[in-house]
Amino acid sequence: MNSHSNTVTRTRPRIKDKRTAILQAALKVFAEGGVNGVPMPALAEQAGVGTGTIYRYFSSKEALVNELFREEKLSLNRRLYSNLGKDLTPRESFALVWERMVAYTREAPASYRFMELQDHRPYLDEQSRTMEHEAIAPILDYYRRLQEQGVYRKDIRAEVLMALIWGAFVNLIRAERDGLFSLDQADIDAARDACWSLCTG
Amino acid sequence: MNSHSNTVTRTRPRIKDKRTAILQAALKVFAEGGVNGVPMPALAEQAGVGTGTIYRYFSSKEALVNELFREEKLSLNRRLYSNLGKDLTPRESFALVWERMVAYTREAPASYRFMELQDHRPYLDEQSRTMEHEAIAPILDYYRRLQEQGVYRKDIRAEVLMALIWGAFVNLIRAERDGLFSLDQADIDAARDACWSLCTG
DNA sequence: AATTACGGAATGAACATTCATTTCTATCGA
DNA sequence: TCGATAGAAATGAATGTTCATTCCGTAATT
Repeated sequence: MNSHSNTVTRTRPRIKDKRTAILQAALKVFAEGGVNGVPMPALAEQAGVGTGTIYRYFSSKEALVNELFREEKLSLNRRLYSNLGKDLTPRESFALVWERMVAYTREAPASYRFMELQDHRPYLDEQSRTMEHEAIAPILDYYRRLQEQGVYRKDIRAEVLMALIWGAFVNLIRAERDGLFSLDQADIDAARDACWSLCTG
Repeated sequence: MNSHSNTVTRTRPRIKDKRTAILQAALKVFAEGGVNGVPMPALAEQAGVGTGTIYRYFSSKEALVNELFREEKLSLNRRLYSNLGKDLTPRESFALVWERMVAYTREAPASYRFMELQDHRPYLDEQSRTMEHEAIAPILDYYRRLQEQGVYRKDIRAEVLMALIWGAFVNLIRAERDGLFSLDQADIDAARDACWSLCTG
């Protein structure tokens, strides 16, 4: 009779496309110019859509930033901590995570840069902050377990240890990005060993 | 010729006062709200002057931010590295600088916060960036000397070592500021020792 | 034909900066 | 000693600009 086919789910293929295009464009331009530095029309142009179209997929700039933050946070965590074989020694898994962190900064520089910029922090809503907390919890447990096993030094709380390591890594990458020096593999490995020393005393 | 006003003792007590008032107010409000988050009229109100008055002392918001940055940078460096007695062992002077850094975050929280926020970076001009470089140079030399003396590990370049330590410290303080935990003296001392381990291998 | 998606000019709010006006100050004639 | 006055300093409402968001005419889809 009519054109109603049973492939009804064909409803909106293009929606997903534009949504993704907007998010990817946002990642790129926010990483370069900061969230506050990029007007919505500029983002629209980069995404190849009209300004108004962005507001069909995201209710506001703030909502867009939050969705982007959550997607990238999940992606980062998946990338860092999945498939950490139990057959590795603590030192080996430390090295593996370190290597993955470096790979992330190299292979997804826009994503890393966006997360590193604290520029988006005032935009984050409750849900995003909760997710961030949840992402940290298992890592914290891992640090605690290593302390109990006598691998990591016990005279520091796990939270503090984590803050030190994370800060050291982030600032290392930032210094390179700022042009203070460039890192070769030997530097990266040596920095990893130094951070291991920090953890083990 | 003209009226003999050779009594040039044109003291300008008020000029210095207002300039200082503006800078101090700027430090406070920028530390709280970020440079981009604070309109000039709000800064003016905090300083107790009219909006236009600010522009009698600083040619633009950018110029104000730069002058503030330079003053605080100098103040911080003076505070951290002056009077480092030569009669201290490397470990003792490491501990002393660490203690001074912590004291700075406690006693001049607005100044520390302003410097820590990277919010002002896009405003910085050539002069400010040069000053920053010059401030780093002697510290870098100090690290190199300790490496030559065999105190610090030699398998890392001094720049890299410095980036790691500085990042660890800044992130430690930031985590506390963000409410992730609070630090007592034992935590601070343990973190210092862990960072020392990082340097010495 | 009806509905939904799209684009980009239009809107209004927020902001840095300016400028016409007022307030202060310190010198000087009486 | 006092009041007058010139010029510097201070002010905050007004200005022009930038930006997030909205709106409505057009195009695509059903």
